[in-house]
Amino acid sequence: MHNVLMRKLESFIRLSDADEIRLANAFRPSRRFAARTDIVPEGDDPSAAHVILDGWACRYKQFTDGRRQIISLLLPGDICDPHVFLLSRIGHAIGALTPVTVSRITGETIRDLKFSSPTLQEAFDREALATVEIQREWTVSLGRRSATERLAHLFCELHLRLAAVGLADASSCPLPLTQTDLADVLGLTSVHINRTLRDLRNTGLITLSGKRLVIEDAQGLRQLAHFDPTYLQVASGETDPLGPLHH
Amino acid sequence: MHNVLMRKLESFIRLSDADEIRLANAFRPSRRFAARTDIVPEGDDPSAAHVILDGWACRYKQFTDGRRQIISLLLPGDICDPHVFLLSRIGHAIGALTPVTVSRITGETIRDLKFSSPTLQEAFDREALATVEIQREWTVSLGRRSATERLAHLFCELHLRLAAVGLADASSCPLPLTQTDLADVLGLTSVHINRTLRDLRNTGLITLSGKRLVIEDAQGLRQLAHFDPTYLQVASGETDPLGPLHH
DNA sequence: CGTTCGCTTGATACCGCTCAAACTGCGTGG
DNA sequence: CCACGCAGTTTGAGCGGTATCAAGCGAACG
Repeated sequence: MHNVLMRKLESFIRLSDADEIRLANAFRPSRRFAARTDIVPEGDDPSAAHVILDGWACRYKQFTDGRRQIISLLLPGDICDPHVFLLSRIGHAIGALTPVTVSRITGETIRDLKFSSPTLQEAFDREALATVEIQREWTVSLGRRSATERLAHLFCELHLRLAAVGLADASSCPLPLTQTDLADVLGLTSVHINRTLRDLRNTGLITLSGKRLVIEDAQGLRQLAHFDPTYLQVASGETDPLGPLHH
Repeated sequence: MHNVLMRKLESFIRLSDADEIRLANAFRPSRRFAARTDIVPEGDDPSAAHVILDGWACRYKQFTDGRRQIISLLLPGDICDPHVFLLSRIGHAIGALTPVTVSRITGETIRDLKFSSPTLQEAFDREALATVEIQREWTVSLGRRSATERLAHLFCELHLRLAAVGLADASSCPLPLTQTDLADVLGLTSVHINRTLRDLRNTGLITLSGKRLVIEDAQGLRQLAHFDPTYLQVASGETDPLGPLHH
């Protein structure tokens, strides 16, 4: 078994065969969820971390008046809360945006893995750090970037994250989100997302059709977004399809 | 030596005397920084984690065109990036908002502490988790809360965080931020912060003068902000000055 | 084939921004 | 002790980016 989480951790630090086996044995049987269903409902009693093996999910918070904010996007290889077991209750939900396959690892097991192997510990720590860095960039986007900049920045981020786990090619990647989903990620309305997308298309930076994003002008998109790819490169290795020194 | 970081960790989990001593010995000599100076400049080579002992600091990102977003507020007891040593370069700066005293702990030392004591490991993990939860709530605020709601929510958060380290009383706490700082936290302009503050004052929810915030109607403020205090209570213990079940 | 969901576009409203000016408090130096 | 400067606060007027409301359209699907 050599799944997408391993691919992601390998992008941070080289794992020994022994560590790979240990990690492979940690996975509980995988489960499938239909699109638009909750993987972890709000207020759930959290026991294990979830690992996305296939499909896109999100962490989100919904207000009683209908407002929804997507707090983070969970792509294949992402670990959802390696520390949840420390919480008595979580205040937001995890939902599937597409059909999703997840496996689980108990908090106990993660703790054991980290104790038994410094390499695995470092791998998990780097993955956690990358997650935090993404969340920080979202804070910057929501606080100070315009609608166009936010969209451009998100596209740069997603392309890079997907490339790191082998799910993107040099200039395109899947984008299975509706415009409403994008709106709830970026703190905008779907109507405005629609118009902003049209602008990005008209300026020739991207094309977007059939759930696939094509980045026509990566340099231009990054410049527009003030995108600095280094924040995702917690890894020592090279995972940026554009290469270094290109922003 | 019994500093504010210990007080914070103790609020998560009871530490043994041995752990307290181990932790006390981990601190490097403290340093002072003047208000409005950088503790860690952008692009710095990060080696050690910083611990705020006194004063307020922030993590922020500044654009070349002048826009600034404060990514997180660092209060006494907060650890600034226990994992920085994994990064080769950080893409944002840490700045002092008031005069600040910080100590440092090397990444090596933190790693050793966590290996030597499961209790300390759990304490550090809980502190990290609380930090992430705060960042997530900021994402929700910036994405989907109105200016008034954002301000109200921030005040609730700060009061609770300060109470956890003994720096707030039942209905008031220090607030040494300028209106421009608040604007850069909440993704607004200082002019609009000023008007929103006036509204909050006029509705009798708060008073604010001389760098001190008084919460006149905690229930009303929380309701307005959709504030759910549980997200900060990674602890098993009780640190909410309003008590449980009050939201 | 009807229904639903997502996309697109138009008209209008409003929240928060920009620019500008005056006011306040406070530290500093003459 | 006063004059000054400066940083922060307050208020006004007008603008603009994004929201709201509404309608039509196409494709997927039961």
